[in-house]
Amino acid sequence: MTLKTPTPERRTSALSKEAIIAAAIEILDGQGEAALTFRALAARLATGSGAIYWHIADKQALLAAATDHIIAGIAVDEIVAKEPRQAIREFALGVFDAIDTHPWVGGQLSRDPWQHAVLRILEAVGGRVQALGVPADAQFNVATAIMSFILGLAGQYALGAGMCEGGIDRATALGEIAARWAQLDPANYPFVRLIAIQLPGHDDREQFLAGIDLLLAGIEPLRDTTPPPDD
Amino acid sequence: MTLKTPTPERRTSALSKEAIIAAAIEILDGQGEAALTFRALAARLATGSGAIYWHIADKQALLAAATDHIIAGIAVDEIVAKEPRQAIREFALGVFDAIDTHPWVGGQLSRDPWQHAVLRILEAVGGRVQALGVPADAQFNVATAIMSFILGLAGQYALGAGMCEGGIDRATALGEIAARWAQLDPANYPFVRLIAIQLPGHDDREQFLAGIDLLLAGIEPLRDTTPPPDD
DNA sequence: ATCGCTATTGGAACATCGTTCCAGAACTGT
DNA sequence: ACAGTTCTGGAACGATGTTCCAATAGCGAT
Repeated sequence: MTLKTPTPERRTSALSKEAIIAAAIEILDGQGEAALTFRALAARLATGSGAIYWHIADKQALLAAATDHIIAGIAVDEIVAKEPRQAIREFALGVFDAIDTHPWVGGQLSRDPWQHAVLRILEAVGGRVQALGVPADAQFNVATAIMSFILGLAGQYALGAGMCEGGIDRATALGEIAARWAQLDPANYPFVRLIAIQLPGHDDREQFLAGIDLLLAGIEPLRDTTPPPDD
Repeated sequence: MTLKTPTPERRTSALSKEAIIAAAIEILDGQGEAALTFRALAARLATGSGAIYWHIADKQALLAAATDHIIAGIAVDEIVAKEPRQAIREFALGVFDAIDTHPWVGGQLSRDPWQHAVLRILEAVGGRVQALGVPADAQFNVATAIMSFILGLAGQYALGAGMCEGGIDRATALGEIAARWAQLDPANYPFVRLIAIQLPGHDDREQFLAGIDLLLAGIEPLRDTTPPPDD
């Protein structure tokens, strides 16, 4: 916006929005969400907090930009050509794996619903929903439902993963939760006690995919199977 | 836990966990999530921060307790007797309405996945899933999928509602977002641009229920319609 | 080459937050 | 009446996001 001079860059070894975001991602991945501080970021970049604020509005914008960078890295191009249902599955798993690798992404996605990364997800899902032959007046509800599920379970999983950042592995953490659930009042929480048994052994990825398949199965009755005019 | 003395209460006009939570809910509802501060809370209760910490561990526990108080208020008893699908719909709408009245609940629900309020939701949903005749080995995935959708869309809606706390009504806010979406690159965001048109006029409650119905429709093929032994 | 001018930097300073600490008040049992 | 525990109120601490501002680096014009 302020760049109307014909000089694309004035420095080679200095600060830039990209460098800041890259450093932020390194901190987020390496030391967790709580460790991302403007002071820690400034120290890693060997500069001051003020210099960072020249390139990025505030912390929310920094997290949104970092999240968008991760989500944008999910390969969409190789997916578009495939059968829509399989494309949705693969894209959803791409989001899941991205959150598995970068747990902070899950929290951020469910924290700011109108950031750019969410639009990418909505577009990817919505395009496949269209291709599935869902009528126009149902596309909005169907696409946002799938997106909400992705963001919901992703957020859950991310926070679960964040819980065992301190060296505790996931199985142990889930075991502790299952033990706590098993001590609930049987009269009020029969179901939770029941699935507490399955909790430690379950596969998150499979659970995630099962939810997607549930939604895809729900779409079936809505589909207009008339083939599109030219394809 | 520390109450082993036979005195149920020592004061009548003073601090208690319930009073603190009630005051916290008043602040959260009246001035938004950001306004809930231990200082503001102490001022409203005419005491100091230390006195609050005697009754409540930390801010996370305070928010979890406030959230649990709201979720526990959703009438489950009148629902249990109904047809399972309708019961799930009504309970989900109960959660939606609770978040509509108390937007901060949505954010809190998707922030701490193992707080007690989440267990209440999981139990309510899971029990109905069982009653629907979903096989035991699928109950876990189905119940958590429905819960994730509820938490996902609830969080989205809550943050959307939080955006227009400053007197802006929801329709205006959605209109602004739609306008921003309409300016996206048509080549990369055809679907988002398409639904941007529907965004300002859509009904959140209907959108929410449509997602639930999608999941319920997806359950149908899984159901074992053999009636339970005695019912 | 030198001179402004703007873009950019680095770090001090500020307001605010969650939390801890502790001296004392209020209450209880003996 | 006394001792001991429970509870209160507010000062104090460390950390954070953000703002502010003097100092600097690079660029076009002279």
